[in-house]
Amino acid sequence: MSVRHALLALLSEGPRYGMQLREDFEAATGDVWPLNVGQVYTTLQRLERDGLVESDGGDDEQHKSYLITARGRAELGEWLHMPPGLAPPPRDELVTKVLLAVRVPGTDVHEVIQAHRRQVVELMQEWTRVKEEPAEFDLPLALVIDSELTRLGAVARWLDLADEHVRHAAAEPAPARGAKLRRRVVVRR
Amino acid sequence: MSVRHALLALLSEGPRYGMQLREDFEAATGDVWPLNVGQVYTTLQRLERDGLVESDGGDDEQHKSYLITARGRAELGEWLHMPPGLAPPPRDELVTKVLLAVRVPGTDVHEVIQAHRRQVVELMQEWTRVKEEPAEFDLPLALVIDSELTRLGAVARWLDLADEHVRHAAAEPAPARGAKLRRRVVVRR
DNA sequence: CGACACATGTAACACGTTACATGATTTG
DNA sequence: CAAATCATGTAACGTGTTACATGTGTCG
Repeated sequence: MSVRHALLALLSEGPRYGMQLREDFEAATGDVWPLNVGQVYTTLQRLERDGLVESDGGDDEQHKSYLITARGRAELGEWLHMPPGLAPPPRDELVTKVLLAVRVPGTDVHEVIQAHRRQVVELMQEWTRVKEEPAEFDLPLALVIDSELTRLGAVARWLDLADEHVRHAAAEPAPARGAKLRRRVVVRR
Repeated sequence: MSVRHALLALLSEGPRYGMQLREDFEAATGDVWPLNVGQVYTTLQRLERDGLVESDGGDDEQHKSYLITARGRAELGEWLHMPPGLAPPPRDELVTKVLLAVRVPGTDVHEVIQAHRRQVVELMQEWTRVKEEPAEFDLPLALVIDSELTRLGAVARWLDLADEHVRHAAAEPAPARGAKLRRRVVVRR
């Protein structure tokens, strides 16, 4: 729901049309996240259907502009201030991969982990290089770069933890699978 | 593509049927990530269509079992060892929110950031509590918890950086919007 | 018997992606 | 004029979600 609300946010500044919204979105996110124009149009249709946005027909006009409605502003405020109640947490592809790699016969989990770690380190170096390029201060770009760097740093740290855990579990005898009671782990369900 | 490959991984241990795969998946991920059964069946259909999996008709059998094929094993190996070439990086909802909040008239970005930070800290406390519950060692659960804790820690750190950046940018005069040349930022395109 | 869990599906929908189709306008 | 860009869309597909439909078996 990222794009949907982002478009609402841009429309809260004033009326825009499709291509403008795409460009504004990309500029607002440091030109790091491209946005497909097609998605802008389909998202606008859904927003209009849901009454969060209105279009000035735009028939004889040159551009078809969209305006945010009162309900649109309400929904936008909700989104901005309400943290998403994440329960369950989103599935993480890398975590899934390591967890499942353990169960695939003949897999060197350590090598899987290290291959991914190498790529993470490489990406961090590239973002660091971009960050250190001399340039006037660009808030969106700075925030996106820091976001990637902190995120990738956490991934690298987790890969190290996972490596240790897997090593440790390899030493342990596998616990009896059938006997174990499994209860759903719930955090903020 | 997380679920698709996870099912392949489970089938690499031996034949399974739908409900079994759902339970195995949940157990393999520490019972933290529920998996809808319906998705198992539709994913199995697609896997069969793509020749990565075969079903023993299961007409007069009680269960319809699926077997991994040679091509399935090949694809699984690919997935396990090849880091995804992330260019561009995935859009992050929280980053989008903060970046767009800056442009919504009458928004207290600091308050938006702090509201989200509070929730992150709360979640970290809950996961820490789960982590410290006395229990026999459970590799999947330990890895998922550590993943959430490192991820949320990074989010909290980024929110602090964002708060500073926004404060700093508020002092600066907004740079001339029109004059700026924007070039796509590319990392490992 | 009736309620419940097992087991296999289907349908409808949301969001995202890529590719294609169509015109208008700008620019070399 | 020809090519590129602007501008608005549509179509097809993949993944994921929730809800519903249908049978079978078990257990109080």
